[in-house]
Amino acid sequence: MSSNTLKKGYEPHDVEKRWYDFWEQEQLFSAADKSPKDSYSIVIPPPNVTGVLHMGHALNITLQDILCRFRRLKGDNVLWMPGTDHAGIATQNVVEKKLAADGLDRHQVGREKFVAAVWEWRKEYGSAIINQLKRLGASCDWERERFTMDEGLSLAVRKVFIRLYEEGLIYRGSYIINWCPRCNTALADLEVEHEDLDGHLWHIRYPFEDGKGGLIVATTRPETMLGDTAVAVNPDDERYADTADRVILPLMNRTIPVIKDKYVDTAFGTGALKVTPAHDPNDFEIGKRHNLETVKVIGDTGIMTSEAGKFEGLDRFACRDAVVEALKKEGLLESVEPYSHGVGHCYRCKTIVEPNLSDQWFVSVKPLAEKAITAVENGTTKIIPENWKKTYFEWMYNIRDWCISRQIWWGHQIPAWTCRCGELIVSADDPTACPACGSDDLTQDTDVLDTWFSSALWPFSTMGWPEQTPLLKTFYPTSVLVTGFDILFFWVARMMMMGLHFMDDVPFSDVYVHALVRDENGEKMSKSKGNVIDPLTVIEKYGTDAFRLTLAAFAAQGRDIKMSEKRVEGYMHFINKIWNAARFSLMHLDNEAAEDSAEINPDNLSLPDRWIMSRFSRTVETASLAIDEYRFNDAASTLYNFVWHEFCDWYLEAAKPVLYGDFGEEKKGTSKAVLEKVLTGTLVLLHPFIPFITEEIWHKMPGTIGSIMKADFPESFGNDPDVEKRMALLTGIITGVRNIRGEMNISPSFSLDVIVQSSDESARQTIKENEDIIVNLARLKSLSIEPPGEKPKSSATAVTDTATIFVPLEGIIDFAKEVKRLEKEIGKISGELKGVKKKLGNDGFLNKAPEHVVEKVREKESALVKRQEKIQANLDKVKSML
RNA sequence: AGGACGAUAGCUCAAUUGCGAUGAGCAUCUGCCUUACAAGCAGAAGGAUGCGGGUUCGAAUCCCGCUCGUCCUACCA
Repeated sequence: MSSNTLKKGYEPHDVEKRWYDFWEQEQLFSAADKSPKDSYSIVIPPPNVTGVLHMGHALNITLQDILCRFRRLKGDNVLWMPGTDHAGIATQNVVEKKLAADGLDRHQVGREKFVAAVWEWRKEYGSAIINQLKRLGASCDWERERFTMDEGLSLAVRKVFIRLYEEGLIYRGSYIINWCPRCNTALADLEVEHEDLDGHLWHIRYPFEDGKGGLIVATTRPETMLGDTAVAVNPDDERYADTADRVILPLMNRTIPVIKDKYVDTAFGTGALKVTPAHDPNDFEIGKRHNLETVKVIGDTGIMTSEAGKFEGLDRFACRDAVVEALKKEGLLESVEPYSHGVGHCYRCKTIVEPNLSDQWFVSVKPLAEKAITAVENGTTKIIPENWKKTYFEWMYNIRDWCISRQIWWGHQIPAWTCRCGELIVSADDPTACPACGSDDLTQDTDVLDTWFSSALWPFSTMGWPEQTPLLKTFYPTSVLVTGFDILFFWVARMMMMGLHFMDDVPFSDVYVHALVRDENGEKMSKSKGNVIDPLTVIEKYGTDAFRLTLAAFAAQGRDIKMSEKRVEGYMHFINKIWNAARFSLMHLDNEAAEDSAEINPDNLSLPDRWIMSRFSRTVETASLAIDEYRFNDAASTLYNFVWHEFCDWYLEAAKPVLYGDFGEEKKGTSKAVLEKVLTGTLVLLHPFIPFITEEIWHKMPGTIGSIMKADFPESFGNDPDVEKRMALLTGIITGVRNIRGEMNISPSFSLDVIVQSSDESARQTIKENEDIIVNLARLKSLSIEPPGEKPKSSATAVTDTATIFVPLEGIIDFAKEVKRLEKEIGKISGELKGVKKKLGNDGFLNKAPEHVVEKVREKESALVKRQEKIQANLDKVKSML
């Protein structure tokens, strides 16, 4: 590694592994508990232990890593807190499947052994996702890694539960909840995904008590009728003003009341609604208002209960068919129509959920939500981009109580016990005796808490709460939360509520909401669609740096990302370009030179030197600001353009005459110093985006010590508009010649004689001073610089604002072609001129537009006119030679 | 049903706060293995910024309507 020569092409794989290990060994990701530096902190959105890396993680992790590495380079004490989520239902499902392969189910195994099996599973496979995050280069403080079921975090969960219970914000009750018959557990409203399905709307006649006539109700779920305990009509519905008090519930042969409730929509169907309080949330509410019985006909596994009479034991969907058949037979099925409606599915296993009456624990979130709303309203927490604010408020204002109990085994068991006397005990420590009757016959609630309950505490539970740790003092509230919008409600909103309630402060100052990564066609990636692009495959193929840079470049605010490998390939080329630029530079930067030229002597600076320093300075400012404002794509494209189109295309090429030529050691030394300073600065600037290659090159640079992660953030040399203008004169001339060459099909190996005329003396001076650069880059035999005068004969011309370029072409090209080219050029300019003239001919513009704008347009006009005249003159001349 | 976002070069996308449609990658065409790079270099071509109005001296950008997509939220049986 002492040699500073580079291989011909960049080979990412061994480099990535090598430097990642190095960073970990050197503990470069470690945060200090206390430090005089500014604190910067991010908590990772904990991936599920069952997770495998997908595009969403890749984007999420990359953006966080960019921020963390950037802040470290800026000199902050950075904590990036990593960890994983126990993912209750998801993990339980995985382990259950594994048992099923051995022909076992969890009930045969028993709770204790099952939970032990899950822990075993986690020990074996739970670090897979972490290792994948490392492949991405994630600079988390791994020594602090947490798990939502760690002892400390579990204690935090208990503390929170108990306090909320004592404050009356957690309650237990019998309500309609969403039930997944496959997972066998309650789900929160959020955990239900609605999908429109084509179904039917069945119209069923409920006869009056005399067996005749009746009320016709409509339903999409006929099997629920078995549990009907009323038929409701709207009290204002005149059709039913004098209707009978009771009707017969078909198939069950019991009479049920006809009730009046404002909820019923008179416009829907017949205006009569069957009421099933045990299986529909609205019916449940109606039932409460009218003291109706609840009859639960669908059991927890989706099998009809004994309450379903002769339908007992049927699966809910088989029962639906059977009920329809039976109704048909009895002549009570009035009509059927196709009907598309939203049906809820379990977000974990996609099974159709069943609204079911059940005893569950709830958090009363309204009071918590208020503070969370205020904090965003007054900007204590900023949501970026802003449009998500509206979504956040919308949700928060309409928030409903959160069902937090799950009937599974993997998770935080609810710290509540019931005594045989019926007393409910909620306690941090396992109680030994009932405070009411003294009995020790206590049973703990078998339910566990929703996974998101522990995730909600993540920003402070990971830092040691309820202890008042130094870590909390240093890093809470965290600086920013980076996440996808799909978990804005699941997670972000709940962290806000819990953070404000328990820490008395918001959990983060900024929330940066990034896009969702979709496939090339804009569709969500999913296993079932088979359109998943595996990030690890992309990394294997193109390297981590190329992949990261692509993700950053794609991360425009408020837009979804359509992932395409083509783009990654483009950025891989860029990575290679950097590599080669460094390879070239290092050929000229030996250690000696580095020592000699530690200081740049301003007197020896060439124009390209001054120019690249000015451009570099602007890049530092623009890119830094973009990162500060989470405009990752702007930062990426700024760096891309600087490195490729300014540093490589112009600076390195322009530096060649100095580096290869004989202009004296002093000049050469200064140029080398500039090259070295700008290149090292650029590496540092690039490092947050592409950490591996920058570290690799860093170590080859003369005079660098240790990791690039410990480098100083580059300082600006200051912008110099005059230098940029003078450089533009040179590039303009070079491009003009190249243009003529291309258009005229003149071989690059053919050296040209070129005459440049300019009336501006300082411009002539600049050109003269940099003659060798022009000669080199435009491949000239000779260059004459003159004041305007005799137009050289038989020449192609190119015109810039300050100079006219003549390329004598006698015997080289076809003049008819040149006429065509010039005519086209004039056409272009006169088009522009037309626009400008129109503007200047408009009184409104002259009167109302700010003066400097008008002035600018006027300058533009005169420049265009000048150019047009010059080209016209040349055109005439060429024409005369035909 | 309500809401959000999108529609710009053949494709994928950029374009601070309104000021010559400014631009990138890929694809296309032309010429080059020119002493870091053919994963490259130098050129070229390509656009009434979805449609219709409005505000403005001036609109891709601000406002209204429409069409087409995508996605969220939602208890109409």
